[in-house]
Amino acid sequence: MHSLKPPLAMKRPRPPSPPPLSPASTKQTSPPPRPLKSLHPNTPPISSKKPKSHPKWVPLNLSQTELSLPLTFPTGQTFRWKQTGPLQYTGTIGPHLLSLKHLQNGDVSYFIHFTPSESAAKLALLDFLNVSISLAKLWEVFSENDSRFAELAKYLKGARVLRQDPVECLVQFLCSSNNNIGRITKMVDFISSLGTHLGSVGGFDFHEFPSLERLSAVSEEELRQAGFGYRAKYITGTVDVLQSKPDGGAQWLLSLRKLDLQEAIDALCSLPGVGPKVAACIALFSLDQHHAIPVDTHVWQIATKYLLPELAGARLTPKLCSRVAEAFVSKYGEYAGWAQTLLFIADLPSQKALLPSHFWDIKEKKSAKIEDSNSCNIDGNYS
DNA sequence: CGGTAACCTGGGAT
DNA sequence: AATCCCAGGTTAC
Repeated sequence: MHSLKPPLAMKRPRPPSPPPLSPASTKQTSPPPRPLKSLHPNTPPISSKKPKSHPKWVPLNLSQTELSLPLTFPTGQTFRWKQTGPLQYTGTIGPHLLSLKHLQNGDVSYFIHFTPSESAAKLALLDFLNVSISLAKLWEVFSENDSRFAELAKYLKGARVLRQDPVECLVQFLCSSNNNIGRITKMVDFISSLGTHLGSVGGFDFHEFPSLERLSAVSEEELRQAGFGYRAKYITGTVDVLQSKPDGGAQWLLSLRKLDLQEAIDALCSLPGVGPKVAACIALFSLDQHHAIPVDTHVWQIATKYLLPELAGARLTPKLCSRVAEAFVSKYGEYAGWAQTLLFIADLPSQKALLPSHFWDIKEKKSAKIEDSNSCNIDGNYS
């Protein structure tokens, strides 16, 4: 159960750089069940030293105030980038494999591990990072309208919204429903392994995200065996719908960038497994819908605490879901999604260390364990 | 149309 | 050790 080769026959062109493990040897007669567990490669820390040309770290004109890698990459927008160093993250953008890291002064540099075109890689990177949008300017406005935001912003500078590929973003968030980060990551890794191998960095293998055509060759059963649970049919169902679009699913998704938010959300919700929350994630993280608000359990907590206290204790229904989104937009404006991103991050346990203790959200699991009966309030907090 | 109960799975709490 | 609960929801009654 420790074989790691991609589970399905590789019909795609051979990888541009030799994969670290040679799948050729393993005789494949039957499709062996491949549980998600232990997808972690046991590859050595570094491999493949083939110098493509003269790769080197190249500075981006981006300060930490505009882009903090630790606050942007491992905080739930994407599950495809891996930490490969102290302040370094590695991932793919289209057919490009690259790393980003902070320099001593906080500025960001990038390193191209593999690309068909250096200039295209640079352009793709700038696009992916949404560099045309000034985070500092946005946050200035948010801070004027919200003193709590202003406080949090001091400690969490550079939490930026990425501009991801819609197909990639969609599939990732299809995996996210009612799920936890660890398992989502494993599922995304599984899907990713179906794409063309682009290289290996820091012990991680990186693949171009598989095309819809490639994905359409995967059956629901295979995904279930891989541990996707009921989300297996979401993937196959959505891929099928996308494949049926006249101009192709990828193009159809891209066309949603030109629509109004509600139209884009409605279109996305027509896909199986895509509800309001997942649709908002896709809209915000890949479709230029900067005021989309993914209302998940975290955001619901935040909203009922600081934005709509009158709703505290209520259950999260689609109706209230849109009510929360409206509240965010009316408070933060057309880039409300970018504000929500910071508030969401501030609520993550993993970022607690960056904040003064008075920001720590005293989360008392509803366990509460009231010694006796009587006072049994729903949400555990009493004000 | 608004409210509820299943839905896969694995890790942590009870 | 056996259950219960929950995790960045969606779908079907």
